[in-house]
Order: sequence, then structure tokens, then C-alpha cells
Amino acid sequence: MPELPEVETVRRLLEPRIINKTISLVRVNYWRMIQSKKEEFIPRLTGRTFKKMDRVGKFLIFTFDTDLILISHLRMEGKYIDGRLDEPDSRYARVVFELNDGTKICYDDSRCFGTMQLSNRATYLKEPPLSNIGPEPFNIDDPRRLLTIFNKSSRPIKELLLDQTIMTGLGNIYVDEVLFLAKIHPELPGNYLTLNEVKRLLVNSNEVLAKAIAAGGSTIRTYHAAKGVDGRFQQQLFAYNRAGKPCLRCQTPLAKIKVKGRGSTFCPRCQINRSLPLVVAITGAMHAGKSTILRLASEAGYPTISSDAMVKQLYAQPASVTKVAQLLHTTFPDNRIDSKQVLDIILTDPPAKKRLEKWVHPIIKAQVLQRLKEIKAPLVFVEVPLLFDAKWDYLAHYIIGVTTSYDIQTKRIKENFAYPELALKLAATNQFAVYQNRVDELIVNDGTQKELQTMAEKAINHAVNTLIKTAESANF
DNA sequence: ACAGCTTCCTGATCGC
DNA sequence: TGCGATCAGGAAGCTG
Repeated sequence: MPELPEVETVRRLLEPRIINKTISLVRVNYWRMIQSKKEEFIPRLTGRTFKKMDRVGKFLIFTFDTDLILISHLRMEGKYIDGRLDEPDSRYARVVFELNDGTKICYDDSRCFGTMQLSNRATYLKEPPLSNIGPEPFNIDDPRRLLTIFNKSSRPIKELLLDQTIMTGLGNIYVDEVLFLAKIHPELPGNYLTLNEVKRLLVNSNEVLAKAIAAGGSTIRTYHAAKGVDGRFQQQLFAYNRAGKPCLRCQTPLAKIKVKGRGSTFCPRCQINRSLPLVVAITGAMHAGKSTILRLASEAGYPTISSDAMVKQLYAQPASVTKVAQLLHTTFPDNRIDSKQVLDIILTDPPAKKRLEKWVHPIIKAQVLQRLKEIKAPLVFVEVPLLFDAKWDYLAHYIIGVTTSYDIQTKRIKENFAYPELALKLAATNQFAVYQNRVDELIVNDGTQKELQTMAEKAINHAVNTLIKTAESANF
């Protein structure tokens, strides 16, 4: 929706346009949005004169010359558009208030999510929906009260901040901004929050909302506070709508995930989820030495996850045979997945490859995340061949890349693969070279096994030392 | 009690 | 270029 700053902007723009004007006629084009008794809606409003306009959280409160109260929630797309009576209604006018000075205001809402209800001055704050909403950040003096509530829940902090019964005002845009500024991962469970972090969340909520109000809110997509009036705050957004763009603090590309079904943009390096271990990802070209590095990390005593091994395990399951056959539009006569046959198909039929990846990647990703949750260690090494292509790089806090020169890769593949021609073709499709500049340490494995081992051990130690520093400098 | 999913709608944009 | 899939400033209302 419009969030608190946009609703406040609407209030400030609308109040002077309607104050002391009298409603001569009310037209309702979409009755489902009226939450109070429908038969009373038009009669109780007709002839009333607008007085003050208030706002509670994201609700607009219209007051009149009697004790009548109109409560309006704009939800995602709601807006008020004013015009003259001789003009046509706005395109998605759901409720129209005609006024006695020849003007009208149209409540416009393409998606019909908004609500209106009548109440009265004495009771409207004591009954739903307003009785259920929490304080605005401006009115919270003691962060301990919030800390107590957050700490009782294992829900992601983003969910808790969107819960208007705990605190009201933040929506999807400003929650991402506040979490970015406070350097807190959107999925950090509430019971991990420290007092220091809650203080940061409160300070930043206050600042972001105040600045956004001062800028007239954010005009994004279809939302305008009023006809011809655009907010300017979107120019100051750090996170929202910036997925893939460099973090304005550390230049890491911002990641986008779903939290409670809402798109959530954050910096994977500035906002670390400490309920999970820190991740050193190992990625790189085909047959370049990823598995060797992973094995060395394991031998050095660190927990490891191999997504390659997970894929092999998945393919070995009986249920996978029919699934893969169906995705590749083929059959496996031996009732087991024939890797040469699969390779053949994915090299000649790109859409088939896409279908297969669309099935495999989410399964493996879920398994990796599950393992990360289970591992009770501060740090884990994860081998992911297609880290960047599969867009998993946001899971990594340090990336070791490994590559080989073309000639040496060709030689090794010819010596080691049962179907070298197909393997070479597959190697040629690997895009790692494109992403090389995004790794923290690049190992060029053109020498002996012994030389690889030396480089890998150095890289492993460097990754660990860097991440220990990261964890120490994080201000919980 | 509560986590997770669906629903209320329509329009713009993305991706094969 | 067309056409289905996905996404969008929100929150209530289901289900298990």
C-alpha cells in the first residue's frame, strides 16, 4: 500500500481540499469495500460537513460536524483523486463524494483492496480495526517492550516489523530500508534480536518515516498521493527496488528473496543472518578443482556441504527417474538416469535443460538451507558449481573461485571423462569466466595437485580469518 | 496458539 | 510479438 508516510501525505494534501465542505451526494460503485452496515453508509454521510482529518497508523480518519467517523484504509492501490463535478470520475472510482462547492473526491482503487467503515467518535479507537493496532514508532520510548515481544517469537524479524499489531507504520518498502540501515537480515528470528539491534530498528524507523513524510512519501509504480503529486522519497531508497544493484555501503549486489510472500531486498554482506553459519562458497569452472578444495576444507576440520553430491543423490532416487524422463521428454529403458543421455539432451535442447534446472535447483537449494540450519558451527564451506547462474551468491559471505586455462581443462577432461566430447561441450557452456570478478579469491589451477593444495589451504585460511573478523566487527 | 497458505482484485512487466 | 507466469506500498481469513 501506501505506507505510513504516503498515508500521512494523503492526509496533508486532502484535508485542506475538503475541510468545511459538505457532502451533497455519495455514490458507491463497489459495495464489498464497505465494512460497516451497507444500508447506513450513504444516509449517514449525506449532508455531513468534513472537519478534521486524522491518521492512525496507515488508517485515514475523517471527522465531521457530528460524532460520525469515517475510517479509510488504502491497502495497496487506494488513492483519493479530486475533481470538478462536471468531470468524469477517475478510472477506478469505487466511492465518490460529491461536495457542495461543485467539486468531488473519488476514492480510486484498481484492485479493490481498500476498505471503508463508519464509526463514531466515542468508540472508534476501542473497536476493530483500530483497537488491534500497535503504537507508531514515534510513540515508542522504551525499546525493551519491543525486545520482549520480538524475543518471544521465532518468526523472521521482517514479519514482526510488518505485523501492525506490534508496531504500526512500516510496510514492505520501509521495512527493507530500516533493516538495511540497521544491518539486520530480514530472516533473523525474533528471538535472536538484541537490545542494541532493537534500538537501531527504532531509531531508523523514526528517521526513515520522518524523512519520507518530509519528502512527501515515495511514488512507486502506480501509487500517487494525489493527482499530479509525486513523492520524492524513492530517490533516497537504499534497498527497495535495487535488487542486483550494488549495495550503497559495500558494493555487493543486493539480493532479493521472499519473506512471508513479500519481495525482500537486502545486502548479503551487510545484513548477516547469524542464526545460520557463515558460508564460504566454492564455485568455478568444470573440473577445475572445486571438490578438491572442499575436501581440503573438510580435512581442516570445517563442516562442508556439496551440492554436487546432493544432485547425484537426488538422481539416484527411484522417483527421480520418471520425473527427469518427463522433464526431458525422454525415457530411461534401464529405469535409471543415464547421464550420457541426459548430457546429450541438455546440450541440444536448451528448453529441456531449463526445465530440468527449474526442478533441480529449488530442491537442492532447500536441502542446502536445511543443512545450514542443522549445522551448529560458526562457519561452513559449500560447493556450488553454478553459484552465480543459479543466483545463490547471496547465500555466500566469502567466495572462492577456481578456474583453469582452456588447454589444461581440455586435457584433464579428455583424460578423466567417459564421454569427453559431451563433457567438453558442457564445459563450454559454463559461464564462470563472466563472474570471475565477483569472487573474493580466485585460484588458477594450472599446475600440479600439490600446487593446488598449497593455494587452496591458503585460500581456506584467508576465508576463515576474514569471516572471523566480519563476525567480530558485527555490532549486535 | 501459531505458522503457512489463500484470498480479495487488476495491471504492468518479465521471460520463454 | 504473443502469451502465460509472476509480481505489486496490505492484511484478513482460512487450514492443520
